[in-house]
Amino acid sequence: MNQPGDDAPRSTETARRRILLVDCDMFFVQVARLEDPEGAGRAPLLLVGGSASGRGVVTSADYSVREFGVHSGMPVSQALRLCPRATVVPVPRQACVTRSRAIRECLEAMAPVVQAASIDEFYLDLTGTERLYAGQSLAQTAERIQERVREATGITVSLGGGTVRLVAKLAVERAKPGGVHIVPPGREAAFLQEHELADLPGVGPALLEQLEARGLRTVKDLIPLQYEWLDRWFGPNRGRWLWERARGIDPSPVDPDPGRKSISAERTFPRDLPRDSDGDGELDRRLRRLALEVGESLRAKGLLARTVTVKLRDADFTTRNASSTLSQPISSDRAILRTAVKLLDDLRDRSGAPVRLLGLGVSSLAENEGARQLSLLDSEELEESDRDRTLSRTGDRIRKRFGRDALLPGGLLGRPEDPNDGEDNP
DNA sequence: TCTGGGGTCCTAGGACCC
DNA sequence: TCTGGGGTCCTAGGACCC
Repeated sequence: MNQPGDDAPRSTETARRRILLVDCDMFFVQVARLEDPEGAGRAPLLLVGGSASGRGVVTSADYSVREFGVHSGMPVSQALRLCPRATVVPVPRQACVTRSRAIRECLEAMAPVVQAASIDEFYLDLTGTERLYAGQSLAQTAERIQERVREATGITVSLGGGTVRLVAKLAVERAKPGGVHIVPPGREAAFLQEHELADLPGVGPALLEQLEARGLRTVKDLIPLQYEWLDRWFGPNRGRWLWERARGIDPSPVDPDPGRKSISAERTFPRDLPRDSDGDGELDRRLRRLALEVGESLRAKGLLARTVTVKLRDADFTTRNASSTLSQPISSDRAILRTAVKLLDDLRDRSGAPVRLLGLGVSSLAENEGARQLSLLDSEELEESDRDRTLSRTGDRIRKRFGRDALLPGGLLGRPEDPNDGEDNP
């Protein structure tokens, strides 16, 4: 008996959907070449990655470089040992954002529902467009979209398709590079059973180890198991998730606007900061810069945040977070920084090791409704004042007009009487 | 020349309230 | 005076993805 009980997942009869996943082939490499046709464009062994710290990893590598064993996430230093003749260029971040937007706009002209799953992946829900694409199979529609994206943006994409997102995601791996792969309705379960569990998105090294400890390596291995066993071994949520995925069940909709949950910025230093007063002063300056970045991004999106998180990574790579949730939402640099300084102090107290990375994030986001609700608290208890907000908005405008460095963190953020860019000042 | 930076989601435990 | 759940919010940490 392999039927789930009352609490178990059901393979509900859903309307037959037509989902495509548009995945840009080695997106960062393509963009780097388009942006610099004479340089990166002519380098056969191109590797995109690294960082200002000189401690970067590979973001994307040309297929010719991958043949040397290079893959994304690998330290650039290691990649260059494997492939010494590779040309390394930094990620053209702004160009990638611009191209990604152009691709999205192109797709939105062809599909009613488009979700950007990442900078280089887009889910399309074409359900209900049968009449629009009259007489075309999903594969033919996919090819048309592929052609259109290339014409409009210069970017080569691969497409996977099926009745659910999970199937489209697995199918696009078969389509790469530059192809189309559609799994027809009714073939989902059989298609899934051609895969290993490690192929499923969401199954990483940790879960894989647990699965293998139970003798489970392929999707096929999972099918004969009763739901109750998965529940017992992996817990109800993960058990249900595995049970469904193995059968190609994926109820998640293509959501054109999932809404942002957090905004963050972090930096790895070229050299670990020692924990003397010098290093700590530098840490404070870095925190100010991060507060500016995060604050500016928050305000540009018209959002407010209630939770502030500071992240510290020691030289030995151990990473600790501290977060604090305020009673009222904030958006000013000063309020963000004030909270972050306290959190950083907490984290600093807990370790004397040199610091490798500092990060700052905000979450518990809400739309800024414009007119702020008048608080019943007196101004002493407000998390930020109207003046704080005005100062931040002014700073945004000045930086927009005169450039990023027009207002260094010591300016509006620093205390006026502080001549020294806030050395060790709270 | 070990290990970036931007995210999302889940879990577990404690506080607190009803 | 003693005692029990359920729900929600918060914090810390970890897994995972591109």
